[in-house]
Amino acid sequence: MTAHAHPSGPTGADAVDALLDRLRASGGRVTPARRAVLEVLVEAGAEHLAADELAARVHASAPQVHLSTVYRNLESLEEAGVLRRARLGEGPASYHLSADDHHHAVCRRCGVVIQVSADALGPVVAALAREHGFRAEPRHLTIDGVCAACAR
Amino acid sequence: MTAHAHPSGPTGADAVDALLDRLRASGGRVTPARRAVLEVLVEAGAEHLAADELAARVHASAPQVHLSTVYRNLESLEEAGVLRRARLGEGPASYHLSADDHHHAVCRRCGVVIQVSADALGPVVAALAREHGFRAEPRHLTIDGVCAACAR
DNA sequence: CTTGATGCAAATGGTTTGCATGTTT
DNA sequence: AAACATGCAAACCATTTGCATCAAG
Repeated sequence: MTAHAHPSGPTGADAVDALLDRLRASGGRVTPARRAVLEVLVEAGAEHLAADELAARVHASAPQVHLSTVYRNLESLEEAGVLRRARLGEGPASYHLSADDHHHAVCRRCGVVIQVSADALGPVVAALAREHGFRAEPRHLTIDGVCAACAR
Repeated sequence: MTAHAHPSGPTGADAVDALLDRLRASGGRVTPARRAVLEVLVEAGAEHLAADELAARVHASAPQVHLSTVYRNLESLEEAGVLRRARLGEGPASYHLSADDHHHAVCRRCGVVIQVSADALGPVVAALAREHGFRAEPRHLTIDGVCAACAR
């Protein structure tokens, strides 16, 4: 049978399976806790989740999964290239799937967030390569500034 | 007399006084602890110092200055625009004078830090202004990547 | 003399770790 | 059966805070 009763539907379930494959390919094991973490992440889409928020959502379907397990899983999944950890400003780190990659420009006055494509950084990446041989792979930068509305 | 017995020489002492003036202008008070913190920072130049490393150097001349005071002073001085706090990769934040402004490219493998001039971000800043009217004033970006040595 | 700064100790918050046990391969 | 993952509690580390005292303006 192809129809599963997952709340996120067959597409979400398939996505989770694909990610678990990548985990396994990188030497990790597939466990219920890891599946649950990925389900939450797939469900969250581009939303940024802190570890404890993620754990809270995991607890909805798997209450026994400990926060420390979530941390360990996030670490393994990041090593497998499945997800990214971002340190946005202060407070806890946040996580999202590698598929939802992007950068941020944040207004210092009103806090509005503008998503910045990876392409926008092309010139900087090129300059670093040319001048320092540095292979930049910017993943999650936050650019500080003032938005159009607040600037006037 | 123009010759002072400061190890950093008259230029360093003048620099510290100028920075203290900015502090005072922004409503802060000038204290021995704050002077000591700035002396260390001026001496360090473009070097990145973590709070506890900074405290250790302050202790060379002022052993009674507490680490919590250093933290509070760093906060005040950042608010006065005198210095910048940067979160490079993992571990503690590091600090440097605003005069030594720059961004960072950090190697994900060996942790080496390459300083990137503010100019390098010109194209990105321009693109944000053109496309979103966003006035970017990037202060301490950290660009992730792999350095020349680790890439080979 | 008033307000802000300091030293200290103790609390905080996010994250990591040691260990005994359970699970995946 | 071997290697790895988990739950739990406890450790850890960078940073913050409450409070009584002190010093700068």
